Amino acid sequence: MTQEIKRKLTRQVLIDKGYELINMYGYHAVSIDRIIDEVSLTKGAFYYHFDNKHHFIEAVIQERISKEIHSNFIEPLNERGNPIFILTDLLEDKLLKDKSLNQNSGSPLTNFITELSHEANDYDLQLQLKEILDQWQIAMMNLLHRGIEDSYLDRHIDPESVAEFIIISIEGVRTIKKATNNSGIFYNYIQQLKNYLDTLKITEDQKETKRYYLAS
Amino acid sequence: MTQEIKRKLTRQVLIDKGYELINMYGYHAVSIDRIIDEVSLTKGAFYYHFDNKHHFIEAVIQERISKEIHSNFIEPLNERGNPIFILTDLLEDKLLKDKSLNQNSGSPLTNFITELSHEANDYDLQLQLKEILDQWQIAMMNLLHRGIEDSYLDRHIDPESVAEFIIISIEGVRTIKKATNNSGIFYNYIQQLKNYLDTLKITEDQKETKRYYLAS
DNA sequence: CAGAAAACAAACCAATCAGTATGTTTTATT
DNA sequence: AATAAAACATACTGATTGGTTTGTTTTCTG
Repeated sequence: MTQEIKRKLTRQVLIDKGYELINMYGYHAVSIDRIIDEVSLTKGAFYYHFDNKHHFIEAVIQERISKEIHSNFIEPLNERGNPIFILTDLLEDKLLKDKSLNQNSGSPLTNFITELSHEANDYDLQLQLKEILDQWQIAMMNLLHRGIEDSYLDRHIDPESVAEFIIISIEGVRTIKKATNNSGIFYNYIQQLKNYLDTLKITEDQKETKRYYLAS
Repeated sequence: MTQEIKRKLTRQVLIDKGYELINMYGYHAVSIDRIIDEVSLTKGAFYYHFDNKHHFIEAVIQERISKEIHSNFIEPLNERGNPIFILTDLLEDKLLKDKSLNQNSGSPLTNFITELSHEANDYDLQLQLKEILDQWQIAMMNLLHRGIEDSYLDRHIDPESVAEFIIISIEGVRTIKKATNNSGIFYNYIQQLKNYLDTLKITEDQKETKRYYLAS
């Protein structure tokens, strides 16, 4: 095997297992010894690829969590169409159908935030996690703005607050699911979120006004 | 000082400091040595009051977290009146005004759930946390039921799902606040939750029907 | 094919961890 | 006041931690 491939492979194996264990049990509960044991590597390999545990968790956040949130929850927001349908479809996909998203481990974002966001120390980790949240919120805001432009949504809504609220609820429901193991909670949640999303819909007279402007 | 008072005081000092540190940094990140150092006690004192760290965290959950959730978020739900006003008043109180609730440490409930809810081991801790959530949800459901009885809320709503959704959002917003330190997030959140809560309001024709029944 | 660099393995280290064993002080009981 | 029990303090232990040092194998380069 060529050097570069071998290097990248080993690094990825460590990051994948590290993500799996740390997302499940927490950063401080998972030792480096345990990670390398489970993938049959040694300290030599680990510290060849990462300076220390702190840099390792940084890589895990950048190369796994960030990508997971992007591919699952951010990129789908770029679709064109009615934001309400896009959002409900997305959540039904990810929360109800997709079994690859580990349903009982909570949200990796919340998992890492709660354990690693105590300012002062680890301030850079806090920034990384905040950055992911920002990108998520921006993508959500863009979706909402397009929804207003395309006359799906009321132009009086505040996209920033709405985007925040939706993200808040997604992170919340995944956390509560972790605690309760309630199998119906995702379904109930989506029903209630739909009620909320319906409050964002354009009013009939706004539609009329829009038609008037477009016609003139 | 009498024996009993002294004992209870020392025990409380340990639990209070343990709660403070563990809620901030996490269970596995806070050592017993650190806790006793910060309150100027020793291992002898700690292990006289608690069998081990596991029993200690159990006591912290029962005697601090549970009580905090009850007094702040559960008991206020027993008030009579319009559930929508009761809820929004409560959240404005606790999230916007009350500075004693540590605003940037997230929610203790979520903090403990994310670190201690990985089944198998610590199963009893998971049950304790679930129990708190259950009590919260039941109190919320009772509030909603009374709201229906008293013709404040639509009788077609599903109190279980609604209660879940509200709790989900509260835990969610406290977590995101921890990550972002966004000072306006609580305000925006409450505005959006109000929009959601308005979808629960009784319809005008339901009011009419109710009046008719009461009059007959 | 030789030498060098890359990619690890193995053994080790000081610090910290939860927990224990034993001693000392404080309070209650008679 | 004497004794016992309660409420600690002190010193210690074995295991585990993140990290280092040194040695070995694999791969690349000329």
